Amino acid sequence: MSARAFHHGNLRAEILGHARATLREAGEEGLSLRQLARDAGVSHAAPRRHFPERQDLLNALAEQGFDELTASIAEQLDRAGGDRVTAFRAVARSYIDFAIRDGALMTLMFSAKNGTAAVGVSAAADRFFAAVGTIVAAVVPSPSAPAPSGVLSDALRAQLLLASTLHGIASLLCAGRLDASQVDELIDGVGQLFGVGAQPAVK
Amino acid sequence: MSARAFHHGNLRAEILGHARATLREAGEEGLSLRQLARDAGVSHAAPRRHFPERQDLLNALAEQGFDELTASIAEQLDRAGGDRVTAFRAVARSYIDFAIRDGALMTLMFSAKNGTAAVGVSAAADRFFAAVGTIVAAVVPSPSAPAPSGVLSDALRAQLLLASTLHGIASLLCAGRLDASQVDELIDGVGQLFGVGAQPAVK
DNA sequence: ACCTGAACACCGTTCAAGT
DNA sequence: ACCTGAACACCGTTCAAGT
Repeated sequence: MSARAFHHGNLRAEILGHARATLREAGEEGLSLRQLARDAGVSHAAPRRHFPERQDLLNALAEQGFDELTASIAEQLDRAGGDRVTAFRAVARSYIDFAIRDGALMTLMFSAKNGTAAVGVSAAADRFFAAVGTIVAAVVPSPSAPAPSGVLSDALRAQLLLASTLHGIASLLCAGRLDASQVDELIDGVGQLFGVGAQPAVK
Repeated sequence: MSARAFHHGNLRAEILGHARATLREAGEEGLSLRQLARDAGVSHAAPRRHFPERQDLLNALAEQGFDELTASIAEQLDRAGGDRVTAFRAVARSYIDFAIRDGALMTLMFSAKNGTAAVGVSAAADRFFAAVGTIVAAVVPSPSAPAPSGVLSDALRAQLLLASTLHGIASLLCAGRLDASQVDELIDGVGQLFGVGAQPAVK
């Protein structure tokens, strides 16, 4: 096969792979379609078949990130085998480790341009939040206090609050306003708040 | 005075003002030093005196944002006049309204490049988190459960958790994953979690 | 001290043309 | 279908020169 045909069929995957690495090393503003084309050994216009605009590349990265994160937290729930505290801790750890490992990707995933994400990203985000909802339902006991007269059910409120808290910890970690050494204790604190506290007997 | 002298002394402020507006309308990637120079009627190299690099402009915006947010939440605490529930709600509202109004600026404020912010931004962020600490101490009762053997004090843990939760709500709002109509109920939910719950008599 | 104008290297995007 | 090469408009950054 000719050198030119090498990328037939997998140029998209190769570009995405390089982009993911660049994102880790240089952040979003370090991503350049032209540079990625050079890395892949094709002309600067070749990626256009797969990513007509730069934003399309960012969307593909975000979508991939959501799917990875969704699979990761679902796997942690499965592995915990029914123990609520263990499951909660493992899921929370998984979420926050993702933010530590791929902070720039996380930022990309949650940076809706003009408040509206592309359809693919939005669908992947929906799958992610559905998974979070399932996990919260499986892990968190029904709230002790009844919900006020609002529009949200107790369950939905607990889901949104827990998701917000974990996401806040992840965001502040990415921003350098929290230290990784504080994470375990914060996760335990979140567990206590939501009634998934560590058993005193463990200590 | 000549047309050329018009900007003497306030070009920096004028650029910052335009930049703030552009940030609202077009996000960070809509900011261009050259465009801001055109808006101000100066040559493209003139802003360089005040912002040698583009990042210096972003830093100035972030610093200004932190100071505004700090002043805003401190003012809400003062106004509440000692009522914990009222104070908590007003502060939380103020924080989250800031995120709704200036989402792109909020993102900028919490986007540490390579994990380390510039000194000015870092100092402004420190002032902000100090204010948050003061407010949490004034508003949240001491935690009912004693802290485990970790390195964080009860008070610091409560402060970090509350800050994380509010920040998470703000972030998810910016990302379009929460709706503004859900905010009041979420704030009440946070209040209940942290023992600053609404009085049942109110309802 | 503050601003200008030209210059350089890089980028996203478009498009006619190749195979 | 997929890729190339030239082209256009825009950018950040630098620098010698003006007042």
